[in-house]
Amino acid sequence: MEQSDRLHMPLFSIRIVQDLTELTPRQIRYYETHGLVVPARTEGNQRLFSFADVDRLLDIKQLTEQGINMAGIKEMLTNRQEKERNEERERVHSKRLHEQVRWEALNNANSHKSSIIQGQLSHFFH
DNA sequence: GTTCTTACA
DNA sequence: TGTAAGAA
Repeated sequence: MEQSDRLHMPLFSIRIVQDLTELTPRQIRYYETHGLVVPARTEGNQRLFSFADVDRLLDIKQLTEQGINMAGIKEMLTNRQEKERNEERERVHSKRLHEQVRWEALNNANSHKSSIIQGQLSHFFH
């Protein structure tokens, strides 16, 4: 979404990334061909990695060391975007419920009927 | 001097 | 994944 972020600023040469991640340039390029990282390029076509790229490479390194292959890593990385979307949706939903509960509490202090249904209330007891 | 791509073991 | 060749 936002690109003007420090995390996404192209900064590091492949040599620096090698030092930062303990990965070989061969591995780093290999992961790029599989779309796991997409570093920017200089005018001379040299790769420039961002903090986000380095961070992702470190994640990939860990997953690889845990015996997970390309297919598995790809899946996790794409699922991560989906998971973050779902978490955001859940945050919004939960926030709306809380606001509704507060509203009901303020307006039904001496009333008999609440418009909150049990199915919604169950969200608070997960 | 460093990195890139492509190809081969 | 490592290494080599030839081009940026």
